[in-house]
Amino acid sequence: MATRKRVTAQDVARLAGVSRTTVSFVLNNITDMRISEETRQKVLEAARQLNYHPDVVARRMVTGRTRVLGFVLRQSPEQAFADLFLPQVLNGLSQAAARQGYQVLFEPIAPGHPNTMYARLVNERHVDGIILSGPRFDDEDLLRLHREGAAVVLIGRLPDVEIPYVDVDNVGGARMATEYLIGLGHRRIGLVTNAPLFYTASAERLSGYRQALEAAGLSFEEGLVRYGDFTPQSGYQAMMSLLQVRPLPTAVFVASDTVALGALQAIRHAGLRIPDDISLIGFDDIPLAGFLDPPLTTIHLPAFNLGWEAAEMLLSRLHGEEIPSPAARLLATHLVERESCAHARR
Amino acid sequence: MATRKRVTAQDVARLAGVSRTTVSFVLNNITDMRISEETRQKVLEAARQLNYHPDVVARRMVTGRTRVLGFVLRQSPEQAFADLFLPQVLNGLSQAAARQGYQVLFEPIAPGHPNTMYARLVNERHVDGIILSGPRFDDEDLLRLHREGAAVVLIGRLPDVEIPYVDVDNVGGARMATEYLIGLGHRRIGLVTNAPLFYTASAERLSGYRQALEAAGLSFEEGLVRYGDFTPQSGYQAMMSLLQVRPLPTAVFVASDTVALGALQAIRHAGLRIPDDISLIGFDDIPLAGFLDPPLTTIHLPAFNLGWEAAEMLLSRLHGEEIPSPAARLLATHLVERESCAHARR
DNA sequence: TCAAACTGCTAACACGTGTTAGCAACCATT
DNA sequence: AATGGTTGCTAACACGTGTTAGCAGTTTGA
Repeated sequence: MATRKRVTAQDVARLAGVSRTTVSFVLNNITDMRISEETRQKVLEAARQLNYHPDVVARRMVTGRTRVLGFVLRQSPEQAFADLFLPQVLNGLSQAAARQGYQVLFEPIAPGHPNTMYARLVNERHVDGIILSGPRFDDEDLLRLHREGAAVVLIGRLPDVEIPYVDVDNVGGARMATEYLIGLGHRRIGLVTNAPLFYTASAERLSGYRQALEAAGLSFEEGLVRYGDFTPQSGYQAMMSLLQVRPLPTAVFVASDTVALGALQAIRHAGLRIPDDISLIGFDDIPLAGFLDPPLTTIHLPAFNLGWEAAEMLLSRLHGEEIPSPAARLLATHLVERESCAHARR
Repeated sequence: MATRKRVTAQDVARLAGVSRTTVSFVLNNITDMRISEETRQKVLEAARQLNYHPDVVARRMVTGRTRVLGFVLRQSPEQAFADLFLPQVLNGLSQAAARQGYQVLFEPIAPGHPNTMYARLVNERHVDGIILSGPRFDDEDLLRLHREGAAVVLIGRLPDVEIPYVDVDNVGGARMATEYLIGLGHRRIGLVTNAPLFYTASAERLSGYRQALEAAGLSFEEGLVRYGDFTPQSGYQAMMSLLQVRPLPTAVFVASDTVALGALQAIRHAGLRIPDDISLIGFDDIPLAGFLDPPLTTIHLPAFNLGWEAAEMLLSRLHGEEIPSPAARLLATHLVERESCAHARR
């Protein structure tokens, strides 16, 4: 572990026979200071020869900015990695960040430590701002952080709070899915949610489902609703329960492809066929959706864009462009028609 | 963007009526310096009152260490996020890091910039060390970095290079899968790789397949091998081609569950049944594997542990514990028996 | 010819912390 | 009473950079 001595700008200056200040000007391309082409080259050559790399820690010290964004996962890692949605968000996030020379610090909540102080990230200056996925409304730290002027952007909505956020149009997507089933002639349409209702995304999808039903003059029935919990297992349970209902629904909207996977299996186990006996529509459009049996009709969510837009919003905030508060961006979804839905039988 | 003035240790010192040094001793619990309980409390109270948080950038400046690990994705983001394998690795990684007070900087390769200098991470002191997934043997930067004494741990093997690495036992896993099929009485066993052979994991899985065949006295046939490319699409193509072979293989080892998904679809489209007409075994045990139709028998890979072990190895290196070079750790796989394989028919 | 402007560079400060060396005041020992 | 040790604290340096103010030497303008 003999940590080799760092090469500093001072070393470069010495070798080039100039002052450290000059080295700084040359390497940062400060054109205001008129540096002769000759010394410029001397400095560049010396830097190359010594394999000099400026110390970003020292630079942060003086500039006051880290050029790092924190990506905080408020939900548990098991949930976060139940499917590819959040990884895709992370991907979009870090690509948008990289494009502007920023890096991403990945900060999942430690399991068993639900109150890990992610606020430290900002307070101790690990990062310039944070993107928080899966906000909870009882999160006092979050509200305080925002009150104190920290740069925060949410992925997912938080009602009655004016923190900027980016989200998918859950209500619209769920309405679209339900309307599609109605358009196929279904009148008895079940719902399996993606998660318990205290997740706002979950409540919103329920709301879109309900809106579509009522707009079509169909009544909303509690008895046709079951609650998933992120996993295929929960989808299996939920669908098994739904299959006890009489008369049987002719179609079911499952508000998560991952949960739908379990639902598919339950339907198979019950000896029913999709879409002949029962139509199924999912939500998310996970990459595998097209390769299920049958290929799953679903609502596509722009996961990559969600991350991208969140990063863009945070960065413009950091660069001082005032965003109208509350700043919000709702990303559109679209229907991907595959083979898991059919016309209702007479 | 009026960045509120930072509260520094100096401010705390002033309020408590002591020197900044004393504040540092109290807050860092330096017991060697004998601080009276009275001043201790004064300092703690002042810090609390001012909501003081030490500046981690300044601390890094003086300690010389960042307590950040870089997670570099050498493969393209599309590949990296083709399934949940790497996200799970990332999860294990950051949990192991968090347990020792380290954070993780996520650094995917920028698309279209294959030579992005991730070496900067170490040279410019963004991180203390890096974990690199998907190493390539033509990676000059990597070799130089290691030669210069940087702390690097690989996920995935690099032949003929003495950089510490953690990897899954691909050969053993593939042998296990193939032996399982042989044990069921299959004698004509096809192979669809997970990726082109210049990926070491791919070549290793092929090698395990071959070993198992030859150990059982079966001949290795080029004609029964097809090449996948991470995606279900490629699996579909590969299997379609394999289904042209006569006599038809009675079982196929697909060295990636994600690729297997496409293979499943191809078999369905050909009107054959699994496992009645043809047995299929996968590799990876993606979380969805048990919910496919039929539930997929596959080789489980310890993705979470892979990340965890890599982090542990890097951290012990950083803490000065000398690791015998080359340090390597090969994680065991195991077979998960589901319903996609059956006895060979007479 | 002399002041003014410009060219090319540098000294010195600031950022906020960890840590070493050392300084008074008090107590215990000879 | 003089010496030596202990207790409780602080002054001062170091980390490596960005940046402002300013200084010689040269050129330009009247």
